[in-house]
Amino acid sequence: MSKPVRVRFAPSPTGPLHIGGVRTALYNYLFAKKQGGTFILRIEDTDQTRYIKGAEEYIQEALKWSGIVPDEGPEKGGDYGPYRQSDRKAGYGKFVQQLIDEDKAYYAFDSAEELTEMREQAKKAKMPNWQYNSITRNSMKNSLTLSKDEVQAKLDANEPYAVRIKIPRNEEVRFHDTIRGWIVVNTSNLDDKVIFKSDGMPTYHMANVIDDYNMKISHVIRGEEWLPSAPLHVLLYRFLGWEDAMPEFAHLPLILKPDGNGKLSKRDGDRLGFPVFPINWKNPETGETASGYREQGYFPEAFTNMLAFLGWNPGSDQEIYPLQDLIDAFSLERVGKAGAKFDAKKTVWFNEQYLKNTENKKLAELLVPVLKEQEIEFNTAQLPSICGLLKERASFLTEMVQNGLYFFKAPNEYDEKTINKKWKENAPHIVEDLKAAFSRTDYTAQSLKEAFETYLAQNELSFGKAGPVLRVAITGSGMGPSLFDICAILGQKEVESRINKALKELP
RNA sequence: GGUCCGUUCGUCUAGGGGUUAGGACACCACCCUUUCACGGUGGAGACACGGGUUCGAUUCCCGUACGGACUACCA
Repeated sequence: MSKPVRVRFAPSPTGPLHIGGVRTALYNYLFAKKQGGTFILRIEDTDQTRYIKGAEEYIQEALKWSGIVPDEGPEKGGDYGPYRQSDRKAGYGKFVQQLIDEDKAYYAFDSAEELTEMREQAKKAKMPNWQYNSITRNSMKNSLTLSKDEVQAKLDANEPYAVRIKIPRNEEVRFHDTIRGWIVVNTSNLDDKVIFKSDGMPTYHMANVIDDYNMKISHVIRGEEWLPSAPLHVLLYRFLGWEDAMPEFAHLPLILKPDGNGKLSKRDGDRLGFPVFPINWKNPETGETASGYREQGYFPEAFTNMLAFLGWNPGSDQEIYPLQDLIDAFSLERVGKAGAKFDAKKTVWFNEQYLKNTENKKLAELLVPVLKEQEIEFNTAQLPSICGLLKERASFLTEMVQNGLYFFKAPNEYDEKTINKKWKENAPHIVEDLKAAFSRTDYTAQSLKEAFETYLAQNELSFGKAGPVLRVAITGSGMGPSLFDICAILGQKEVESRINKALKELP
């Protein structure tokens, strides 16, 4: 029997989460829920210099909006806390010491300046990739080259130091990746990475391994950018004596920019005409706001549906998968290997699908705050049927309001194109006649339609002669839903008043 | 440069040793409709290249090309 599924999403609070990060969180969440496991949020704030105020709150809110709710995390708590690495600071030292004592890591006293100097020298000597490794460490300032007394003296004098892992010379590191299969790397290509910084905090690599072990993480599902450092992490598990408890790895393909090349980044902001963030992010330094999917009017489930399909698919022809359906269908085996270019148009399409599939009553509820915000007066009872007509021709809730403003107030302008083309000298008569004909009906869509058709027949007019004219008089627009539905909703009084107004304003 | 990962229509992808290589978005045409959408029907559009293995490779193997990630006391 395998161990219980426990996965974590481990962002660093250095800014807003972008959609790639959200997708990683989503896959972790879907996997956990599908397996009946636990989804954990852990904040990786080992780099205090990069800490951005508000970033952690942003992450929590973004996940909440997306419906990706952690079972354990800094907000929720849990049995394996704390869930912020800065709060776990005290726990890392002993493992670092253990590695040093077992000759698997060593003190390094080289300053940042010395290292930079070293790299520049190497570059000049046409060695573009200088590494602190099994060869170069012999000529550096560390506990391998210094005598025991010298090291102790430096330590006693509180000289700053980092701790580096002592990568073995020529060994093969093998590990299995759920998405990519077996991966083999020779340790000669690895460098002696710093695992403990001079500021007293572990680096990501060390903290990540220790925390995953202590939190009993069963699967590490993260972006492909971590693949190159995975062998280091495997080595760390081995050195710490935890290889048996090592999680299974799954490295996700990247989300790529739609234009050109490379992975989508936070810096792409709104540059490409679509948001890269789940919710608005106000940069505390510049005061600028980068837009988010929530504020653009996306349904959270359209957003997660779209995201899930960027790199994964259920193997069926169905594409609309609300969150619970995603959970039911999800498996890591069906995640692809190749990076996926982001497609903003398809994203809009997903939202349209959810808009059309949402019940009119529900849509009406969602529309109320939008209308209130725009100070548009409305009749609550009419809202559901208005939504029913408008949702077929909009991508977003807000767009419904824009397109259907005439449901809420009489037009002040009349579409010029339609006027020029259709509003001929007999137009006022037609409209006047129709007003009268309509007034003899009960103002249901059906009876209005019948009255309209009877009028056409009696006067030998085509639909195209009368329809657009009446439409533009009542709505100001040349297009939209069925005219009879519109008139039925507006009611006799309003329709007549609008016709009167149009007759006054139009030639 | 080095290491690692990848490559099916423009995009997201299904598939897999023998298929008319399937679907979706976008695009085009037609139908429906007073109009705009929705919807429907149809169209154009892909296995990067070269070697193997095989009766047969888009599918398996090896190269090449191209793309990407990583290459910090950042995560």
